[in-house]
Amino acid sequence: MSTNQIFIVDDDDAIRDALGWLFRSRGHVARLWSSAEALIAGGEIGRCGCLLLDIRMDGMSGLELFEWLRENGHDIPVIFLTGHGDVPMAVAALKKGAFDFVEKPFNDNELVDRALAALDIHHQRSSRQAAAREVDERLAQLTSRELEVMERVLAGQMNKVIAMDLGVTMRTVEVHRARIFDKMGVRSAVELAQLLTARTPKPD
Amino acid sequence: MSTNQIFIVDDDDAIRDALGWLFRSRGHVARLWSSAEALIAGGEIGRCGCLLLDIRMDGMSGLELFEWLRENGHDIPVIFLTGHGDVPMAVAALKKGAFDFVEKPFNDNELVDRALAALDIHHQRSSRQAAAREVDERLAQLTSRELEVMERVLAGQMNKVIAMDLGVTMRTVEVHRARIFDKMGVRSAVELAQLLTARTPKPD
DNA sequence: ATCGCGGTTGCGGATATCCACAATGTCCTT
DNA sequence: AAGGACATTGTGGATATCCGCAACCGCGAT
Repeated sequence: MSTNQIFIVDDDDAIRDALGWLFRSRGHVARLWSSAEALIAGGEIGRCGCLLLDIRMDGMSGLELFEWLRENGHDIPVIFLTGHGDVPMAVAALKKGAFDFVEKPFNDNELVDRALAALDIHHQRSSRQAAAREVDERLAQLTSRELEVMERVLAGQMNKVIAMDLGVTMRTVEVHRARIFDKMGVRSAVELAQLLTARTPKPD
Repeated sequence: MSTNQIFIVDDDDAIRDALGWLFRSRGHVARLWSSAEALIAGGEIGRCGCLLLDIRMDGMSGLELFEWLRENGHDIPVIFLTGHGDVPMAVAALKKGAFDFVEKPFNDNELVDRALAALDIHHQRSSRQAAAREVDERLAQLTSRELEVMERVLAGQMNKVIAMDLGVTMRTVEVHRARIFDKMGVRSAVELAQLLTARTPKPD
């Protein structure tokens, strides 16, 4: 899968090459970028499974790139690399949602392990996101009237009540209901409820 | 609410007192403990809203106490305090689920802010947990047979199918179904689905 | 042995849901 | 004006669900 790719962004040629060699020598696909700007310009972020990101770089910093990614809907796991990091910086990065924070010089095996762990959670996330997108697409196909009906179906209201509520006939509600099930790809109100309740963005 | 209490565990008398004074002077309820063992022995952890925890202590360390808490079902937010922390330690603590990691000496205002943030998320969690517990209690009231039926109801199966599946009459399934709804405090399969789908422990 | 709980079933009726077939009217686009 | 998407309604029948009333059975506890 292309999303197994490990993207590496570091403006230090030596370190970048060392990282590339490290991962490739172990059979992983690594792609190298010498600056945050280059990565963004490349437009291939979507194909990245996890990102090893140097914090201190000329131009856009690693933290700035990280924030840019989050603002643009990429929530791939990011492992920050830093030669001169301190505790507050690490804490801030992790609290903002970074996956990990590693100091240079790093232990090769440990870094690889962490990157693989990042890939793991990336896969978990991406499958859930794919499902969520799928649901959203289906929801988008519903007409406004159908949404009104669906809302009430999910509230557990009977067709009779919904009909009264919307000022239409039961028959009309039945038709909407059938269309909703059809468009949403479910075969019962229970499945619909599960689909939409699970879809809810996780709090915490 | 008693869960607004801030528990402070530090074996350094001076720091502990300073922390207590800091929070109390700002109108918060702070309770002090001089060791991890004392906190556990006190048996009042449940009343704590967030926990400020020194990492380096004689006897049980802060990290050990943290793990003990997690293993014993307390997922209150913990802010680690440390005088000699390093980046890997901070990263490890946060990845294990600590809420924050602060170095001594700390900035008073900042620490208070972070503690209040911790209280915030504690309240969010606790209300969700209360709901989850409530559901679990109701689930526990179901007989094994009712669980079997419920499982199939949630799978969207019709009574007819469930009956065949379990080798019983439709009437029997109807009875179970009614009891399930009654015990779970819902009035339709849709509500049941929402209740149990939402209950699912958050991944990520 | 008597009692309670849980699982089971039957009967019969009131409701509710699902659906095929058919049709009308509105609004908007081509 | 023709075509299409959408909301709406009707008829009528097949299914499915919901429930009160009544009852039987096995098992463990008193």
